[in-house]
Amino acid sequence: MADLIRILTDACAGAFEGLGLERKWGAVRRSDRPELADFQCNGAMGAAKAAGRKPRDIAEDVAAKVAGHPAVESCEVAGPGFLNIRVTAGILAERAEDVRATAMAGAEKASDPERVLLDFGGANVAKPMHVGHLRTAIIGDTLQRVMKFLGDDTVSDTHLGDWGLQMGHLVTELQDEQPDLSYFDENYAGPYPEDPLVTIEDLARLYPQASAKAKADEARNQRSQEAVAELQAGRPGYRALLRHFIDVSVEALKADYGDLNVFFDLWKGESDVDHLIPGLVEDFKAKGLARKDDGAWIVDVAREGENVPVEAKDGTTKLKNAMPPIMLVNSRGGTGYHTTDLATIADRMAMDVPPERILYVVDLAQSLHFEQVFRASELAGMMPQDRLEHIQFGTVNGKDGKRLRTREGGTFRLRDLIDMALEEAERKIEAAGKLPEDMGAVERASVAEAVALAALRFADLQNTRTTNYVFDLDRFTSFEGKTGPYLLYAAVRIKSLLRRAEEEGLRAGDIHVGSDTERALILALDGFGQALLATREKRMPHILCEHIYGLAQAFSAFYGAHPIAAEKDEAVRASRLGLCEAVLKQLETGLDLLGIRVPERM
RNA sequence: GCACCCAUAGCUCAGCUGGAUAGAGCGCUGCCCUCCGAAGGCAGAGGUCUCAGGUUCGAAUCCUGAUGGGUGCGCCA
Repeated sequence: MADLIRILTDACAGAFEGLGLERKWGAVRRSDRPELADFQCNGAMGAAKAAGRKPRDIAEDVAAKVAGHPAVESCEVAGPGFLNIRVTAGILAERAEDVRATAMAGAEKASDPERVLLDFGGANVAKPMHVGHLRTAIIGDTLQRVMKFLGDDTVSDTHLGDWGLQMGHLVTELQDEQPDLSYFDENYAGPYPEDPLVTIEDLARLYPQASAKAKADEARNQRSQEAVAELQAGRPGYRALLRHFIDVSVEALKADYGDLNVFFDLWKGESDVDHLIPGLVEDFKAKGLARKDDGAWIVDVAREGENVPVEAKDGTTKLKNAMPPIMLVNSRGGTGYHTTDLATIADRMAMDVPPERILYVVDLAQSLHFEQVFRASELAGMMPQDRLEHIQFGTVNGKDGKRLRTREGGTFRLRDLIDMALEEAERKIEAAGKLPEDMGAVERASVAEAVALAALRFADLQNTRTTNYVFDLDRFTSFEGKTGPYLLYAAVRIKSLLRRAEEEGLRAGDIHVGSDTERALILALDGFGQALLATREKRMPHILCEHIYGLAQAFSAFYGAHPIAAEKDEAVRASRLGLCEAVLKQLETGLDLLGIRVPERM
């Protein structure tokens, strides 16, 4: 069945329509004043303005019609024209049963499913992931879970940074260390070993080593660039090495992503689209979109009203609304990430089932880059700009309000951050001393992992995507307050309650609404579908977080207000147990969509 | 210089397709376990929604400007 918000919106919209007014005025939402009503509709005021009538009159007419709806107990006009709607106990009970019994825990599929490609992760081969990789992974993964749940046909691709100068550095540095390897012998035709001869530790050492040398020594840098050119040209030994580097890195990355409960359908990278670049460049030239400038091929993506020359105070000319061109091919004949990203779009459009939309979950510092790439894509007729979205997010900051760094001021490694979260979770669990006596070491470890995961993911996701947030591990891992561990506690407590009830032979039964807290709890359950649709539509996971947290709070209030398994009246007890089942169902479903695992006990 | 993101309680954040008394969490104060997990709940104190204009019957929400903070701007990706 539909959720109450939709049922009531339909009823109100129909009433407005019957008065010759637009359906849009019928939008219903949860009441701001729970003591007055369950739901409210404020459309009469707006409609009155548009129609030149008195808001109160319209409201009275709408209320009269809506009051007759079977789900509505009462519909009254208040103030200038607010509609206060109270629903029947019967429809609330039906909703709760629906949450308990249906696969989507009360939510429904989206009405406009799409084939969507989500591009997130963006880790680099040989470079360990840092905090900057945390948000793209968690937000991207959550969006893919929610969209898939709502019926979209999603494909996620991590878009590995496995091309460019860094690969040249790795190849040449390895050659310096082990010049006799067959990969470097130009006369050797293969085959090359299946097993990679390097480890992730080797890569983590080789890259910074080479990078430092290249910075200090231009000749060394040149060698890396030449190696890239040869790699690009397809030199077999180098290609084989590249394959090894990627394999080794991906294995390490999967371990980190696994700890964050993040998964990808595709592990493609920049190197997979390199072969498309020559054709792409030719296409841009053929369409007259590229022009030669300073030895490089550039593409102008500015529009009317941009790049307007303005004379500055000092007499120089500046550009207002500057929109720089993108560099398709640099003066040395190489290509940068604008070109690679365009080639990646081409590659994706060539899929068996091409995406109707591509979402790039990348930090907001890249917004200009994506604006340029999207415009170029549209100019070349590859994919229209309105089907390419930059899902941007803010930085993870330290308590000083600046980007999170290590105590020494260096880049914060993601691995270290995950380990810290795990240690802090273990410490908090130990300090609380609430785990069951009989719990073994293996289960204890898995509880700590679940707590750390919940802490990290919920802390990140509950913030509006576009803002920066302050990383405070002590707060995130706390069991008190608006945290992941609090949500785990709420869910585990219900599991424990239901488990004991079952042991005592107590059965859940038909749900009835008896009290205001029960009513509030079911109204909270009712909001799940709308929260998910809004999360999908706005690509904003914090909306789902708000819902889940509100549900956990509503349950805790219910739990504190009534005996459940201890209730003497059998029918009431059965109803409350049934309500617990419904809440647990939706909590677990919602937490799973946030990528949070719920232990059986903790 | 130009562009993007942001500014709400002491702190960390929701609310922003305009609507009735601006909500949470932490911290602070006071209650509630001889009934199911108190890692919980209930109640209270705490806000010129950065500032100044504008639109409107009505603005935290929309528009303009200022201030403050974060980020980026053709040969690294």
